[in-house]
Amino acid sequence: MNSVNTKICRFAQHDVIFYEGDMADRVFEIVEGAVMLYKLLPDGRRQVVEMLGPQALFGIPAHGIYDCAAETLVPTVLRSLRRRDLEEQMDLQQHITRCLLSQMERLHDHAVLLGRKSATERVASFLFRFVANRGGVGCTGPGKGEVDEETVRLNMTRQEIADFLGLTIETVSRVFSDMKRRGVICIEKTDQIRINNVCGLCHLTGAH
Amino acid sequence: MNSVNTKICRFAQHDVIFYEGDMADRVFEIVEGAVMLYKLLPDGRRQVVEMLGPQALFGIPAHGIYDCAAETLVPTVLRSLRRRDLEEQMDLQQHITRCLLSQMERLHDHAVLLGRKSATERVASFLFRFVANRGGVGCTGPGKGEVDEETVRLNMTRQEIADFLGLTIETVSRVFSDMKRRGVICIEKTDQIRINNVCGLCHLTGAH
DNA sequence: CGGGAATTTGACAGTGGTCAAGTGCCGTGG
DNA sequence: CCACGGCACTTGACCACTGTCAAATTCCCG
Repeated sequence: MNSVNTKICRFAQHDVIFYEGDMADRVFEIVEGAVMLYKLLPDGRRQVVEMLGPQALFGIPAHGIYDCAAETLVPTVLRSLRRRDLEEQMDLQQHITRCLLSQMERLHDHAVLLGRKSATERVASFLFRFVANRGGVGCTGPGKGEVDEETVRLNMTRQEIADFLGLTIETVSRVFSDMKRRGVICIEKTDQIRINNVCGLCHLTGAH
Repeated sequence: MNSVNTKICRFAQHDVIFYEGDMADRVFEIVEGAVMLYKLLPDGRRQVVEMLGPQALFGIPAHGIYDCAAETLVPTVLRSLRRRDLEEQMDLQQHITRCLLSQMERLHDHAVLLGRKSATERVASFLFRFVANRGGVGCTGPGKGEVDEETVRLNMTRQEIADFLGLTIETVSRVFSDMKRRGVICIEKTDQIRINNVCGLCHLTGAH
């Protein structure tokens, strides 16, 4: 997405980019940073439906109105484009399709998490997302004798994590404490966690 | 999707179209019928992640392998196309994008349902999907004095409903019984339900 | 009408939610 | 440099909702 009429915008942490229901005249690509998309129920319950990183596209609505709110998790740089322009850029269509398809697969996994996983499995799956290299096929485990640890930076409050995982803040906190007690993780700072045993964590996700 | 190399296939009810993990060489469009996409956890838990009707596209994977299994809910007619051909049909790209975007919005709603709604709200939301005309903006209610009822055909077993809503079969059954007791619905046949008060049902969805 | 599967119902248990109190972290200001 | 205040997070006690397991019932179809 690097053509006419693109505009670069910078956002601070926790800035709102748009609200659900806003007229969707612009679409966005993440250049750097992270964004969450969420929906609210009238009584205030919130569900974070997607978390997006660099290269992701968002704000392309099916019907002219944003179906989610978008908010940054960290200071973020976005490239934005008028929606009309996007539609006319035929050469972009295939790129858009590809982005949407990966996001769709993530949404499917997230549905499994929300519909069928326990609190521990949800938190484990969540932490596991941050271990980049292991995302792929076949958690083969570490090379033998290798220390299988990793420190990750969440960049999300407990409330945001809870709203993403379909839990409450207290449950998220309790699961973290449990995992700490069992030696799976160390909480170095509230928002920075060392996974002592990635392979062990993987088994807690329910996917293996 | 009406070009070279398309192939029409007919499937009976509950036929499997493909399994998760199969090589994704063909993509599908629903001509007539209904299809569910689901994923399984290794211990057998299942989550239905999408239910699709006519015109929907599915089986377009981000990475060459189907990320979900696909199974018909009713006898279904599909049009299929080699994946390579689809990619080359530039004139289709915009259509694909549009389909994916609507599906994405549905997935967002489904995430809210799975992450934040109670059993009753889930079942109510589920039934509400079948009331076609009311899907849109502003459940304005029936014209005054009008009988506000509707009979819907589910075409899904209780197990399929449960796996779609992230519940157990027993909970789904109990919620149906509750609603019957409270006069919101009548269960004419296990799979055919009369909604006595659409507006009332709508209030049970949690979205109002 | 009969048989088997799907659904419903009941009793009970457990996970996660709620509400309230306690602790810790971090920035501000003295 | 340290004391203070506020906010985020953690912990505890209790409860409700939904899951589990088992039994009864109904539905569907031959």
